[in-house]
Amino acid sequence: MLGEADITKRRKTLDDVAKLAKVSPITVSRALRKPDTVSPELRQRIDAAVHKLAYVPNLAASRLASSRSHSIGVIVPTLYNVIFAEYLLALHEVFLESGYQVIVFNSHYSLHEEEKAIRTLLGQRVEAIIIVGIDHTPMARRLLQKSKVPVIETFELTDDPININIGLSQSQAGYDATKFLIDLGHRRIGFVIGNLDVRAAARLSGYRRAMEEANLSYTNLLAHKAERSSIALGSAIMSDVAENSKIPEALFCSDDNLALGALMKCRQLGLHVPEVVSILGFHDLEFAAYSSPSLSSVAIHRREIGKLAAETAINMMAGNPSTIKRQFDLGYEIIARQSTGKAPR
Amino acid sequence: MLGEADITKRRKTLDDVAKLAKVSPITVSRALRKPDTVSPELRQRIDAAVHKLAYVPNLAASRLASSRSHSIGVIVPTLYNVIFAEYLLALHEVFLESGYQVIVFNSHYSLHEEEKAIRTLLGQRVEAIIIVGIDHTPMARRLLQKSKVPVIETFELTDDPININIGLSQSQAGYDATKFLIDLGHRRIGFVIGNLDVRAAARLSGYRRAMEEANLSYTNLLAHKAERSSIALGSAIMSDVAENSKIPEALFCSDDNLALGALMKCRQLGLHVPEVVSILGFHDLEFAAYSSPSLSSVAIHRREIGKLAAETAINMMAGNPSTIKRQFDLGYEIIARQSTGKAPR
DNA sequence: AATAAATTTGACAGCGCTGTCATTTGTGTT
DNA sequence: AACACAAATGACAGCGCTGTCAAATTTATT
Repeated sequence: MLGEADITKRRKTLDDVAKLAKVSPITVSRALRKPDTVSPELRQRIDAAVHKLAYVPNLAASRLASSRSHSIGVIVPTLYNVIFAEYLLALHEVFLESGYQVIVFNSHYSLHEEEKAIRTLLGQRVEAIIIVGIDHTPMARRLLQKSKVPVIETFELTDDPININIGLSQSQAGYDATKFLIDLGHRRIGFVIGNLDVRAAARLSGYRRAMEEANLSYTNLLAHKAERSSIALGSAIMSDVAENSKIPEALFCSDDNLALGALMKCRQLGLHVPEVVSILGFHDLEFAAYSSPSLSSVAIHRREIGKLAAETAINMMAGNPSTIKRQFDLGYEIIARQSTGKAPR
Repeated sequence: MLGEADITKRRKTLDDVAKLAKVSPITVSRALRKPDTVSPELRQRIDAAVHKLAYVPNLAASRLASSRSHSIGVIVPTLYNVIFAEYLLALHEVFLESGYQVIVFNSHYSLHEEEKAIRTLLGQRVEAIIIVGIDHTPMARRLLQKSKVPVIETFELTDDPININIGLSQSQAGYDATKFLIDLGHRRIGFVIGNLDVRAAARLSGYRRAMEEANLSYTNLLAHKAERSSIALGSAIMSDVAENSKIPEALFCSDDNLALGALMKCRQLGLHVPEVVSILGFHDLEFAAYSSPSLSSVAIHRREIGKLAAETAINMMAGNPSTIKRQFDLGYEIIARQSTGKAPR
């Protein structure tokens, strides 16, 4: 429908620039991508034309022709959790510096949505995929394996990574955190958990193992409410706990938001922390050090995970993108602050 | 270099699927995009072939051929600030439901990076651009205007929007917040600010206006440290304030992180809040209601901004994408909690 | 001055898909 | 049985760019 006449309406193309600058299209292409292979004179003419037309290259065409997308796919379960925002930031920093564009998807903790995101990313021909977690649908796993792009699974550890695996053992962290409370002399240790995040579930399994090993029962000590974890939710769960059961001596909360909520509710109820109840969080968010009492927590190295993931991806893309399998365990750290204390004896 | 022989190595294409399913490529294309225009029998054969080959369409080719990208560009200054994470979440929800893919860039508060992001997004032929702020480089503005895609500027208000403008008057909010403290009887009201965010600067200008109108001097009452705003920074700034000057009666902090840090430092220093110092934050982050004392703050409707921006964009893409200019003022709300109180008289 | 070598520019084809239109097949009507 | 009409399928060209190689130009070498 469009004739030559409506150049004014059409999106500008390389050819338009070439005509205006009186050079061939391919020269324009080169001037834009490898400026020093074009003589200064032409380059200047081309720059002027580009500027005059406000020309922006069509990336779809460029990608199709070069079969290089210069982009990286990242999938996180949510953007709401600061943990992932910080991790993303670290990824972004490394990739942007290296000239890669980052495409972020969030799966809302759904494997089905994750698979959809993987399809879209592979369809974009991203040059690497960095994904939170080690659980995927069988099809998603197959797609990733077939894709031949480096795949980096983060935040958890697995014996059978698709490619590269960078993270920590969530279950071991849960175990050690519980052990930390047991070693303080506590016996009735509760576990507080919000919605069904697989990593929180792994921490719960570690908690169970530690309790069993110490011959402690945890029946009636699991406080769960299937909502997005938040300060408000922690507060609400603590209300229920205080109402319905004998107050536990210690609470291990599956993340810091829940922990802070529980902490505040305890204050409100006159349950002194840590004298009456010890509270331990997870993730070591910034506010943990600043609440009062300050919140003990388990620090995980999300920025380091992001940075290492990005660097590893870049290495693999540059060097040998073979099917290396490798695991990096970045560990965790229990930070004891004021909210946890020895059991009264 | 690749002959027909290495179909096993090449990325699978529509043609591969077509051959395997013994249909024409175009039928495969249709089966994938408009399944109900293809007979059940063929559809099934095609689905089987797609599955067997783990075929993923090349989006670059699709976009080039159809000149539709089904994607939306979003630019935020940072992912670190929860405000923008929540806003993004709201955008994502609306767009994904409508079948659009969201491409997020962060500008790190740099107009230059913003221009670069705009170029890349336009190069991707996104069908709308949603961008935080109203300040852009002249070239960025020109690119956006020439692009013919709906542009939505958010979080601030301007008399001269490129297209659509959804937000609140940051300066008026700063003015009203300051007025709120003045009306409580405070005279020495300090302003605490971190790095050079334009929106925080606008709030500062509102503060200045309110102070001047009330004939209050604010010399030596500006506490500033050019670092990323955080709880730790608020705490550090409060330390300086307490050390170097007569303690103000009230502090208006340019965001809640600074406010919480200041609040905690006051506790530590034995400066009772609000009896000695009133503290007012901005943004009303979740923890504000849960700190102790709870933090007074100015709530802004970031989720609503995101939702409305997405819906408006979708409307414009569907209907008349003409150069409508329109502004939506979503306002703000001062939430008085425990951290602000009347001046002793 | 004649040749080789390096630099700069251009012609051509094709990346993998989809819009458009033509053709084939199936259904209903008289 | 003959026709019109709708539904399903296919052929063709082209989206806008870049890889590859060839041609034209400049510079260095003998």
